[in-house]
Amino acid sequence: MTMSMYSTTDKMKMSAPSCFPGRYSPSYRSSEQMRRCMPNPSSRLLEDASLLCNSWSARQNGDIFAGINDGILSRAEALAAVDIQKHQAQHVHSQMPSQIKHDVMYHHHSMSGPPQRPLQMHHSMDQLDMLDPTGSMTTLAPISESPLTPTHQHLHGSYHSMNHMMSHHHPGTLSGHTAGHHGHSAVHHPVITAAVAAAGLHPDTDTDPRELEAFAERFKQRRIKLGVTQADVGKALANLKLPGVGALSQSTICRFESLTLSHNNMIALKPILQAWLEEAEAQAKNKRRDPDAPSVLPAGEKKRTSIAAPEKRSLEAYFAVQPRPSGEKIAAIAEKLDLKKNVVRVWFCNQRQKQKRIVSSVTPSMTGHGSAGFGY
DNA sequence: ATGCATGAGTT
DNA sequence: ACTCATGCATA
Repeated sequence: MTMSMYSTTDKMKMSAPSCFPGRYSPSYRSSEQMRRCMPNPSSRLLEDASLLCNSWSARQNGDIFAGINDGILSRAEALAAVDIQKHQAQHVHSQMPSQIKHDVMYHHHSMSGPPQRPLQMHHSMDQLDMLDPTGSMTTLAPISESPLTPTHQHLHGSYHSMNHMMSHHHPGTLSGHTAGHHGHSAVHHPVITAAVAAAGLHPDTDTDPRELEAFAERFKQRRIKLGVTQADVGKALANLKLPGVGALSQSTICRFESLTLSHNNMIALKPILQAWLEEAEAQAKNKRRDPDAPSVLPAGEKKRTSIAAPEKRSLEAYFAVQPRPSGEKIAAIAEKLDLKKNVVRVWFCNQRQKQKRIVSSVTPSMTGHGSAGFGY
């Protein structure tokens, strides 16, 4: 009980932010990420996506005021709008910070401009408000804890909840830019549409929470099928050589699969992981991988080479004669046994080490130590 | 799988 | 001061 509660709390603190797509904004990752990923398309996607998201939410909330001006409507306004709804009318524009402009502008420039960060708190607030009309604690806590099952929060639950809360409510927003299934004002906005198109985003396909979730699941299954670990994937990403895409940690891959990333983050990573997955499966299919050729498959996993009995016998025979064969000799042996030179070289190294161990154990006095005799 | 930490970029 | 995306270290 206590523990669970605690964990929940912690999670809330920590994960809540990233778990609720609704609120996050497109900010950029930091140092490492910037170096590796920022410069690439993914970052752009992220930006655009986030912008869109934000705008959508804003719109959604501000739908009431759709008549006013979408572009102008910012999350602040949206928030205000919500408030108005709840409370009955108040001043919508009370807060019209520069942010609003920013966001709007961003949308416009999304494709070309640098990443910006819209707003998020507002969104979350809005959502919260919407969810919790009572406005009791509009804080995040309520949402994560009470409404949703704490446990599920950071996992799928959170994602779904997010989706529902944010985009789902307004299908048009995230998923429907291009398609505009739901036909929301935001979606239809020419500006947005243009931005989306320009950015090359696939609103529905790429940003739909449902799609993201489905992809995450598929990704995990296929990844496992390939016999690749989360850590492997992270490392392999660097081999993809996608502009700006570097390696990622096991943590991040894990979070992606478990939907424990912010919506924007999910959107940014999806194309990258999708690219890896496709490449990995292609390579797996061809199954011919030169050790030298950069593979997106940790290659396949790092399989420890096993030397067949016959070859092993030969090696032992050679070893008996010459424990320290020269490079040339090793190459010749490798040639004869049809093994890679490096494999043979390592085998001899290991064999020598093994011998030392044996020797030392037999003659402890020599090494002065009982066990591992690496003394020499 | 996840708590805590870091660091960039914003506001 | 705060948000985010990530990573490290560890349960």
